[in-house]
Amino acid sequence: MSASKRQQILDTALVLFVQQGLEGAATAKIAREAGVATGTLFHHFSNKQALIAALYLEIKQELADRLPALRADQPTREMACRMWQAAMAWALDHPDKIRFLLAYYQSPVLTPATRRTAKFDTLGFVLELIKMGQARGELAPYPHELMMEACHSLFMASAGYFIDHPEQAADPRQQEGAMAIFWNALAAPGHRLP
Amino acid sequence: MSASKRQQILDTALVLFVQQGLEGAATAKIAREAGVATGTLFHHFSNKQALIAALYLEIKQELADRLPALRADQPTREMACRMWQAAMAWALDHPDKIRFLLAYYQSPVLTPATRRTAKFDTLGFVLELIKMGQARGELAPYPHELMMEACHSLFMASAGYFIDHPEQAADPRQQEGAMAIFWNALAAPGHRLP
Amino acid sequence: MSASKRQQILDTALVLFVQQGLEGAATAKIAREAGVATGTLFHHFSNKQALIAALYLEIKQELADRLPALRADQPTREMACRMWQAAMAWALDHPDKIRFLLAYYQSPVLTPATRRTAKFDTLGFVLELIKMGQARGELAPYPHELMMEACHSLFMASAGYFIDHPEQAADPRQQEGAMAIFWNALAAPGHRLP
Amino acid sequence: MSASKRQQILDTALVLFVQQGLEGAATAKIAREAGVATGTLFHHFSNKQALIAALYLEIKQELADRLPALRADQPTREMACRMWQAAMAWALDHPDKIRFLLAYYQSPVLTPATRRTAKFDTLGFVLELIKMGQARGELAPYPHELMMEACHSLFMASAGYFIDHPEQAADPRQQEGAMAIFWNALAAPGHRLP
DNA sequence: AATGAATGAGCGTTCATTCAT
DNA sequence: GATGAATGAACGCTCATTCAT
Repeated sequence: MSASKRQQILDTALVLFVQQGLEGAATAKIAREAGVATGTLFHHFSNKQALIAALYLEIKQELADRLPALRADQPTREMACRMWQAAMAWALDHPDKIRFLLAYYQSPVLTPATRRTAKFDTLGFVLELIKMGQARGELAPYPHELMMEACHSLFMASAGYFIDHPEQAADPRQQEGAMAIFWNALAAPGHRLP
Repeated sequence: MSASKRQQILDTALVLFVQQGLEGAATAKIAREAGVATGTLFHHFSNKQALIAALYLEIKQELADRLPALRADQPTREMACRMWQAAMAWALDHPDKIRFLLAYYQSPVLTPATRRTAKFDTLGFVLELIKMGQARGELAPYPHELMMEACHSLFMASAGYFIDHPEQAADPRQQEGAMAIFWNALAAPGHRLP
Repeated sequence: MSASKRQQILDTALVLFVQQGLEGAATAKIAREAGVATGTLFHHFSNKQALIAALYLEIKQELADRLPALRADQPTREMACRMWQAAMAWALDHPDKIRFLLAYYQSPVLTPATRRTAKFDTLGFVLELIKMGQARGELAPYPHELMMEACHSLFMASAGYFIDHPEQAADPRQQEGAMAIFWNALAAPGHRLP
Repeated sequence: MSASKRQQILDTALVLFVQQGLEGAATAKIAREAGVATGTLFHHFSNKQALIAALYLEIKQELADRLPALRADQPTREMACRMWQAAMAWALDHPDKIRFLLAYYQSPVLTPATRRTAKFDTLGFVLELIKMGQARGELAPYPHELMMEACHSLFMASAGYFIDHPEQAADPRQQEGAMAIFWNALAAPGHRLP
């Protein structure tokens, strides 16, 4: 029951944060909507910031858990594309989680520490993929951080676009287009899509 | 004097919003820091949301004003690159403005109307450029909105990256890398950078 | 009007603090009872502690202002007695103020700085009187701080006793008794009352 | 074990009340610090007020237990002085208990009933001593309550002074001074210290 | 007896906004 | 236009207390 109350709070917070903003969603409102007492929220999260950070990390972790594992025996392009597809499928299944990430990735309420955890602890294998692809000459030789930012921003932008335009999201040619943009942005010459 | 007070308020609001968040920066604090009375802020902006929207549009307009005009007699790649360079130079000169856009582009406090104005009224020529490039076969034939999202997100991500890593921003090869990622993401086969 | 609102708040706070305790008297209750808005209280006092400290110092200052000035040409006993009588007369006129001092003199919410200000800035001349009396051999030669504590505590205890027993307060023999206890506690042998 | 948990709670409560005030010390904090569960505190004390009252009475009783018994065959002065010395020795050994009494003796959270119990049940023999001393003509003939208040307040003030100035507490002349102030305050003429 | 998650009224405080000057 | 004292609803959070285990 207690674990479930914690989860009810996280689920409700996600919806309200996306609908009404971080400050628009009062802790009392979240608790009421989640069917728990105000105090219960603060029993599980020491303050509102901690709730936001926990939600952010939970989402990032959930996404990371859905991605296929790195395999050294496959071409980078194939792995990147399978990852993109898995991530996009998850995104379309969880539009609010994407909206949350989009809206608050840059918010000053998220501490640098939280962002760092998300980037390196839960999504660190993206960095591994980039390094491997560059070592093999399949990815362009730009700095890792720049590559990761491009990767992250293209994915989030595409996911946001598809979520806001569900009719396009169902069109395989658009999905292929988004993935092509992503791959061509990062690929080395000779490895790009036609 | 009155025009200058309005501007003082906008300048101070920018700094405080970036440092402390939209709700962390109270109107009274902004007014005090700007050296005007609380009431004066509400003479110039009918409420806090209006101040935020005005700031957002002012920044977008300022960026648009710094970009070179579209010219039908030049290759798309050349124009896109000059635009990228001009935009990036402005971004590095105005880091707080970029941080503001990054942090609040997706915030629920910005109304869709404000976002639309920014996209089509002040940066509408980006859409023109994309259409022209596609008509000429120099850009890949993906949907306009998707192209614009990719364009916007890559620029903002790169600008954010360079602002957070000033030592990299000074390196011309990194600048070229960021631009190559951007161009290759959108270019048609046969027009990509080597 | 503004000065008067501040004073209304102090006056109401005194009554409520004495009746219901420092924490029993909510700021909202004080404001409502004082006929001002909640925010107004915080416009005049930056927080509840500051209100308490201001009230404490105001009372101490008011008492100090009612006491006769030191005069080097009078015997210590005469001056001490006139001071005692003036202070006691004020105390009986302002029972709530005495109750406030009695109840919160030792409270952890009062900072040492506030206590120090009260002791030395507003009632510093008591120390002068003690030093003078000792120099003349009319007061016992104990450490100043100990003398001041005895003086303070006997006055407060007597005032509290008379306030709680108004019928005794009107009896001049009891008043003389209290003063005799006070004077004999501090006087040097040969200067005591018979 | 149960008796010991009750005592652990009382011991911890004393420290926290003195450090952080009656309301600053939450029951949950007291319980945690005492190494027991929240609920356990409420098994032993029906509510927070009862805990405070129990602590107050326990301290008063402990002090009373340390004082020498009344003896009709000794001069009042000798008995008063031995009592003062025993009480002061206990006070210096238990500074927090004295601080607790000092801080909350007048607090509205203590009910008059609790105060009365402390005064007459546990320290009733002070009243006996005063009556005896007056009957013998060794104490001044002022009302009993006034005498008790003076006695109580001088002791508490002196104890507080010595606790805050440990270096003075070790000086026998200062100790004698404090006791002389006390005795001379109450003694009849002819029985005072030189 | 002992536990600690859960409760929800109530707290101190903030802040966008108004309006008399 | 400019001011800043005043407002009061709303906020994040606390905490004495309960109760199922």
